[in-house]
Amino acid sequence: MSRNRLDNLDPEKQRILFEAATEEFAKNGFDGASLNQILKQSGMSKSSLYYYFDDKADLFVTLVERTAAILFKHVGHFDLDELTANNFWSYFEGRYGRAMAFISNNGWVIRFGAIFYALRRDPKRGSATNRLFQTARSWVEAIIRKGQSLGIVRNDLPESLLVDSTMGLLESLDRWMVTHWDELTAEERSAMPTKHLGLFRDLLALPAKK
Amino acid sequence: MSRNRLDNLDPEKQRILFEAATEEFAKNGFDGASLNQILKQSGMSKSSLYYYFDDKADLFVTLVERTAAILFKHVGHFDLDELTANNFWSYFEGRYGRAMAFISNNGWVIRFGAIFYALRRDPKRGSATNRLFQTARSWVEAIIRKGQSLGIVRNDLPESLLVDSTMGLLESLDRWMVTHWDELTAEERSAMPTKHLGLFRDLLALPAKK
DNA sequence: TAGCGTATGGACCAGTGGTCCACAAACTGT
DNA sequence: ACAGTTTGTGGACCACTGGTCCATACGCTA
Repeated sequence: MSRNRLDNLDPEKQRILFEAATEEFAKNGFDGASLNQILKQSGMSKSSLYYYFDDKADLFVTLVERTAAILFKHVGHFDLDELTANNFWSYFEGRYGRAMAFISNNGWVIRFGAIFYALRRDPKRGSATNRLFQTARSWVEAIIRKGQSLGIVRNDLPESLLVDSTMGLLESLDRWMVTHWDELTAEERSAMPTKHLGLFRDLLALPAKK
Repeated sequence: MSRNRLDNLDPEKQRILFEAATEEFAKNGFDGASLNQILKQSGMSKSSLYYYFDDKADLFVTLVERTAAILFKHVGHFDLDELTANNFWSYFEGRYGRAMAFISNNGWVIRFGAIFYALRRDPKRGSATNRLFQTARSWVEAIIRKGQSLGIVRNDLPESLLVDSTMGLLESLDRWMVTHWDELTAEERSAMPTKHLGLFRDLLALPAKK
């Protein structure tokens, strides 16, 4: 519903609204963000906003989707068919490096990720995040399956646990990176994709025989 | 301030208040929980509550502290001096198993953990969580340092990254466990401490030479 | 009995997300 | 050119939120 309506909204007005909303959400988190403040800042009226969006959560998720689209454009799309046993880890290392470069210049991206996860855990409003979360998760799942079929990802744990742990580690690393970015030297920064991928490898690779 | 006051509050009234608060926070998360609802449920008046607590966050953190104390009683305290290169992993496996048993019977414990982390990330009210978080984090830190000095925990990454990743993994595993508990067979359950500890080991142990 | 800290009820506050309705502007078919 | 419908907007209004304030009551010591 709101999709078609939003497409008809003057792009300039969209820009102004999204800019104000991004700032407010990034600064105050989901619950902390004030719709009234966003409205005041963007000059839009409340009835208009509720004409284009179902509710506050819908506005935020739409924002996240746009952000994700931008990120993907910078990083490049995944193609599972390109993966082989030889390039598996290095393939992601390349993507990881590019994502890292983008994120480091746009700290609010991670902030959005954190808010998104927090919102997701909210029993009442988490449903708004399902659409996007399922796409993200199904990618990780597909990648892990592909890795397993190539014989380089472990197979001894429930798949859902493996996927969840992977996403948990990903979130921690992202957050750590943004928090400590300023303290890092140029060498440390360029070494990070390799090091971080190493951690995923430790977690996902076939367990060593004991 | 509120500490001394709270100690003087009739234990029965405390119990009633904490029970109502626990239920409300567990059901609705931090922002979703309604103080007014807690007050109505517990029969306490607002001015009383604000006499014993600084604010909503203070109430919640106090609740978490009590929960943590109970959990620790069931799990047993850590003693770093007991750790050796030989018992390092199995020591935690034992603790982990006991914590798991307790948590599985008290799902809201994990829920509280999640809320706690979410609250912590809130730029405005995160400060309330500092006291407790610092104690928890310093334990993980001390354990990792001990492991490093025993020569069985990796030393090739920034310590803060190692600690953060460990806590991220811990959170994921906990949440996964609570979510999937019902689907698990008895054997799977009893195998979990070993398997989960294996994941920590993969993450923290010395990286294999390449 | 006076004075004091502890404790509580309840009115009150600005701000919240969300609803509702009247109305305007733009498009439609006749 | 007119009537009718759809798309869009301003603003009053709602129940509820976390938090403040003050009058008052109880138990204590002097």
